[in-house]
Amino acid sequence: MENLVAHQLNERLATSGLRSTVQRQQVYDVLLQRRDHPTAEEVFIRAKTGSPEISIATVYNCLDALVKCGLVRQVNLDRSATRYCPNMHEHFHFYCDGCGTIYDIDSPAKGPATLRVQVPDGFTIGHCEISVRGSCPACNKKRE
Amino acid sequence: MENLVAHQLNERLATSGLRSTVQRQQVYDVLLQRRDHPTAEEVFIRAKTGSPEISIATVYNCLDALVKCGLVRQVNLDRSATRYCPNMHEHFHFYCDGCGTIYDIDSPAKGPATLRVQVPDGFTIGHCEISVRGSCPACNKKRE
DNA sequence: CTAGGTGCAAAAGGTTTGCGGTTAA
DNA sequence: TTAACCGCAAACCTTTTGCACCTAG
Repeated sequence: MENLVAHQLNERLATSGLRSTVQRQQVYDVLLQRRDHPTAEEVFIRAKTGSPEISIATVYNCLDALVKCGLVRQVNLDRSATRYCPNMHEHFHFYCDGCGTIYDIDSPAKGPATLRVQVPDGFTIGHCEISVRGSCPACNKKRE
Repeated sequence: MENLVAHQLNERLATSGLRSTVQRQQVYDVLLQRRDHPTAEEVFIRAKTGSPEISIATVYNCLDALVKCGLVRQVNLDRSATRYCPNMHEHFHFYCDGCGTIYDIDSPAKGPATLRVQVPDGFTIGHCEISVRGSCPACNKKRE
């Protein structure tokens, strides 16, 4: 049944005028297997275990293609390496200073949409990114 | 009366265990003169017109010192060079895709604080950064 | 006097690019 | 068939580092 995912990927690539290649499927698989927001280099390492001949330039190219066709989001925290996230639901990122984990935080179903930011009249929002740093529940417990 | 600013800077540096130097004052002056969120390189270029012997490493060091003592904020948009902002009021940044201007957007005095983000129980927020991309009033008008 | 800061140049990430060969459509 | 893509290596941009000299406290 992973053909379902593969099929969806191919369709998305096609709609964006991009080709379906084995490398792009591998890179997307890597992102779906462990949704831990890996960097390009981490994706490269994981992809290499499956197909050792893949290159880092290709990984960047593939990640770019996935971003272009709307299946993957880039996550930028500070100046460190860009991370990649296959969760396309509206959410923001919480980086734990204690353990380094990045959590996806979804907009609460009820109440005002936390992810909608207000801008003065005349401005129009194209894209909005929220990132929060702090301590996660596990690290907070440890500290007690 | 710029002595007032200089005095405040020195005090802040001292409280953080940092020394007052002419370079740190120059860099801070550059940031205050035009609050247009320059990159380190732009600060470097502007500072050099006053004192041509300043080095880029020193500019980075000074900006770092100013961030450490709470007079300046870093602004990271995408992967481009870090920008520096001497506005320490609670606000977020709006980047105009049309003209490249970065606007400071303040939290509206009334209504729910837009800059406060909700996180699930157990998480504690240390720092929160919001950045929005879109089109500014001037560019929206032009497009009509 | 001396810890901390400066200037210079070299190195270190992270990402992009150029190019000859390969492949999806 | 051919434009798009791959792999490799070199280049690029931003930031950091090492080191000898300098200076604020």
